[in-house]
Amino acid sequence: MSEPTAMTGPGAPAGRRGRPRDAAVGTAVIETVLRLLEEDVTVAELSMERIAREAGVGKATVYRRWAGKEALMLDVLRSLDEEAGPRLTGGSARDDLVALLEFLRRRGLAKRSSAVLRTVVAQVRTHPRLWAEYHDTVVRARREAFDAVLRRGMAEGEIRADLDTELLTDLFVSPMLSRALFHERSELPEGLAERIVDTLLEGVRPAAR
Amino acid sequence: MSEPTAMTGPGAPAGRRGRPRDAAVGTAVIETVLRLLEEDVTVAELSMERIAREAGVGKATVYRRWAGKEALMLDVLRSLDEEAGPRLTGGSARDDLVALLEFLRRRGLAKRSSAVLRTVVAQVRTHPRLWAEYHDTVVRARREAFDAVLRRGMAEGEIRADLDTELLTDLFVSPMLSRALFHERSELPEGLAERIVDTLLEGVRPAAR
Amino acid sequence: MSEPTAMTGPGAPAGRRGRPRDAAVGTAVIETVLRLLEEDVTVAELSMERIAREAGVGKATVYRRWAGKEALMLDVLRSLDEEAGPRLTGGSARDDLVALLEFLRRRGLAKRSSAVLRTVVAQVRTHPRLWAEYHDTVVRARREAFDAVLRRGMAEGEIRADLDTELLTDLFVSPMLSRALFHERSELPEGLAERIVDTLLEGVRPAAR
Amino acid sequence: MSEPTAMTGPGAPAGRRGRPRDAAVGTAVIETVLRLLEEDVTVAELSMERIAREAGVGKATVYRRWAGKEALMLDVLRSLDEEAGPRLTGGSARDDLVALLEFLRRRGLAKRSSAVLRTVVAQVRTHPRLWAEYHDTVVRARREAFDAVLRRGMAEGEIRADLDTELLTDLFVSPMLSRALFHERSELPEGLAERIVDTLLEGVRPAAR
DNA sequence: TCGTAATCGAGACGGTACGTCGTGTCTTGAG
DNA sequence: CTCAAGACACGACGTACCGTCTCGATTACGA
Repeated sequence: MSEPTAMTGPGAPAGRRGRPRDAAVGTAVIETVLRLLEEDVTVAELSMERIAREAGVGKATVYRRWAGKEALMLDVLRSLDEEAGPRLTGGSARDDLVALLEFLRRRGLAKRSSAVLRTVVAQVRTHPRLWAEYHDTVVRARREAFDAVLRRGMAEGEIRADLDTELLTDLFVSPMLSRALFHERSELPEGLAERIVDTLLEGVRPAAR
Repeated sequence: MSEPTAMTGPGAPAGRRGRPRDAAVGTAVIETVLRLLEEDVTVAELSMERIAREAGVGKATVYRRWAGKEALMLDVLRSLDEEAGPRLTGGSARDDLVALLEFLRRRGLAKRSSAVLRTVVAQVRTHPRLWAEYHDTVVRARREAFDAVLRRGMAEGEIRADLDTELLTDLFVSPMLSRALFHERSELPEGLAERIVDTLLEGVRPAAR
Repeated sequence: MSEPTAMTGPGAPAGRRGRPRDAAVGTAVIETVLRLLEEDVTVAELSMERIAREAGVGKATVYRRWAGKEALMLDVLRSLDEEAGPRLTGGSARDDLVALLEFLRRRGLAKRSSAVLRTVVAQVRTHPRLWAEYHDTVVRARREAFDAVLRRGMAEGEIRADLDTELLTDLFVSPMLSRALFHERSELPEGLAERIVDTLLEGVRPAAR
Repeated sequence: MSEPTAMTGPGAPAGRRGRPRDAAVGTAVIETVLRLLEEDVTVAELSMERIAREAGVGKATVYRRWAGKEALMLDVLRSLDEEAGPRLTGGSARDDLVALLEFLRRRGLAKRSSAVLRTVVAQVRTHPRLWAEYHDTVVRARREAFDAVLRRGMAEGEIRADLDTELLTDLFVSPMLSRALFHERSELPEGLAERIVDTLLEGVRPAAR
C-alpha cells in the first residue's frame, strides 16, 4: 500500500515512544475487507463494527489508522492498484493501447478486483475529498500512461495529431471502464481490448474514405 | 415515472377497499429527496427519518411504498428519466447521435440531475437487484435508441455494417457518461457531443484514408 | 352491560338519523377481549388494532364507542359484575359475610374472571377517571352490601357496635381480594371464606378471654 | 438494591475484559424514573425513549441492563424496598405487628413511594415472570417478617396457636396494602395500624368472651 | 531494570437511524 | 349516519452502527 489516508498507516506514526503499531493489523483489516467483498457482502453491509470483529481487531485500533469507513475503503481501493501496470512494448502505439486496456479488462475479470471496483468506487465517489485523492493518485497515473502513449503515437504519425489527448483517453478508457464497473463480467470477453482500439483507430464511417 | 419498485408506488396497491393511497405523498417524498440533494445534502445525511420529516410524511407511509432507502432512490433516479428524450431529426445518423449525446450532456449539466446522478447512482449501484431493475428500464431504453440510430446508419451506408452495435453504443455513450458521473461539470463543455461523434466516425488514425 | 363509558355504548347514541349502530358490534368487541384474555394474551399485547382485527370490526367503529383502550377495559371489567350478586340468607350475619366472600372467591377461580381481574384492574387503576368510575359503580356496590350486613349484625348483637364499618369491610374483603388479584388460583381453596370470617369474628388472641 | 433483573444490573455482567459498566448509569436511570413519576408523569408517557433522554443516557445502554420497560420497573420497585424495614422492639407481638403495618402505612403516604407503588405495581403485575420475581424477593421478605412475629406470638401465648400463619399474615397485611394501592392517601390516617391489629386481636364478635 | 508511553482486544458509552407496530383520525365505497 | 378496510401523521419499540472512551494487558524505548 502507498501512504494511507489521514492518520498515516500501519507503521508507527513517527518517532514516538511507546509500543509501536503492529503492522499486521493494517494488513489484516484490508485483507478482511477484501475477503468479505469477495464473499458477496454488500458494501452497505460492511460496517466498521463487522470489519473489526471479523478481523479480530479492536474498533479503536481501526479508527487509529483510518478516519472512517470511506478512508479505509480508499486504501482498499489503492491496494488493488499496487500491482505493476502493464509492460509496454514500446513498439506500435496500437499495441500499447491494447496492452493498457487489456490490463483493465483483466482486472475487471478478477473476482477480487471486480467486487471492489463495482461497489467501493461508488462509495468513494460520494466523498469529494477521498475521490479527489483517489483520482490524484490512481486515476491520474492511468491517464498519464495513456497520454504518453498517445503523444508518442502522434509523434510517430500513428495517431492524428489534431486531437485532444484528454478526449482521446476518454474514448479509449471509458468503454472498458464502464463495462467493468456497470456490466456483468460476461461483457468483458477476450479480444475486447483489440476491438475497442481498432474500431477507434479505423473509425466508424465506412470504407469509401 | 414508470411503474415503481416493489410495493408499487403512489397508486393503490391492488385491492380497492379502504382509504386509497394519497398520490401526493409519493410526489412529495421524491420531490423532497431531489430538493435535499440539490441543497448539497450528503447521501449519508439522507436518512429515511429525515426525508419523511422534511416531506411532512409519516415514516410508515414511506415504507408502505418503498422497501427501503435504495428502492426509493431507484424511483428518484427514474423520475429523472421521465423527461422526454431528444427529438431525433431522422436526418443523418451523425446528427441523431449528436442529439442523443447532447441530451446526456445537458442532463449532466443540470444541477438537479447532476447532483442526483452522482450520488444516487452510487447508492443504487450497491444493490444488485435494484441496479438490474434500473438497467432494465432506463438504461436499456437509452441503449435501444442508440441501437436504432446505428442500425439505420448502417442500412443507409453512413456507418460500417461490420461492427457490433453493442460495442458501438458503448463507444459513443460511455465517454459522455463517464464525464457526467466521475468528472467535474466543467468537463462537459459545449461541442463535446459533436467532438465525440465526429472523432469516432472519422477514426483516430491519420490521413491515409 | 350497564351504560358504557363516554361515547355511550352499543345502542344508537340518541335520536340521530342515518344507519343505526349495530348492537352486535359492541358485544363482539367485549367478547373478543375476554376470549383473548382467557387465551393468556397479556394486557400489554392487547392492542386496539388486534382487538378490532380479531373481532372482525373496523378500528374506527371501536373508537366510536370507547374513547380508548382503558375505557374499553373498564366496560370489560364491568361486564363481569353484571351477574347477580350472592343471595343472602338474611339469617346470621356470619353466614351472609361468608356468602359475600364466597362469591368473590368463586369469581377469582373462574378462568375468565380471574384473567380479567388480574390484569385489567391493574390497567384501569392507572387511569384516575376510569378507576373512579369503576369504584363508584362496582366497588361501591360491593362495599355497601358488606356495610348493610355488618350494620344488621351490629343491630342484632352479632357484631361489635363500637367498630367502624368502613374498616371492618376492609378487614373482611381485602384478604380475599388480595389473593384473587395477586396470588395463584391455588390460594383460593374451598373453605377460605369461612376461615376468614370466623377468624375475624373470634379474634386472634387466645382463649383465656 | 438487591441483584437486578436479567441482564444483571449496573455492575459488570460477567467477563472482565473491556470497559466496565458505569455504575452511575444504573442509578441515574432509576432516579430519573422516580423523578418522572413524582412529577405525575403517566405510566403511558413513561417511554424508554424519554427515560433515556431525560437521564442523559443512550437507549442501548438502558437495554444493556434491562430487558425492557417492565424489567426496569421491577428494579425501580425494588429500589423502594431497600430502605431498612422497621425496627422491631422484640417486646409484645402486638407492638411488632403494629410496627410492621405502620411501616407500610408510612411508605404508602410518602409521595415518592406512593406514586411508584400505584403505577409501577400495575405495570409489573401484567408480566407474570417479573411479578413472580418481585414476589420472591420483596413480598416474601415482608411475609416472612410477619410470619416470624406471629410464630413468636404463638410461642409466647399472645396469639392463638391453632391458626395458619399464612392466612394470618394476609389478614394483617392486606387491609393496609389494599388501602395503599387502591385508595386515596387520606385513607391511611394515623392510628390505622393500631386499629387493624387490635381489631384482629380482639375479634369482631362482641362481649361474651 | 525499571518506569513511561503508546499499542492491543474488548466492550461500554451517548447518539442517530433503522424498519416495525400501535394510536387515534381520516377517507374511501357500500349499506 | 353506520360499517370494514385501510391510509395517514405521529411516536415508541428494540437493534445495529457510529466514533469515542475506558479497562487490563502487552511491548517497546529511554533513564
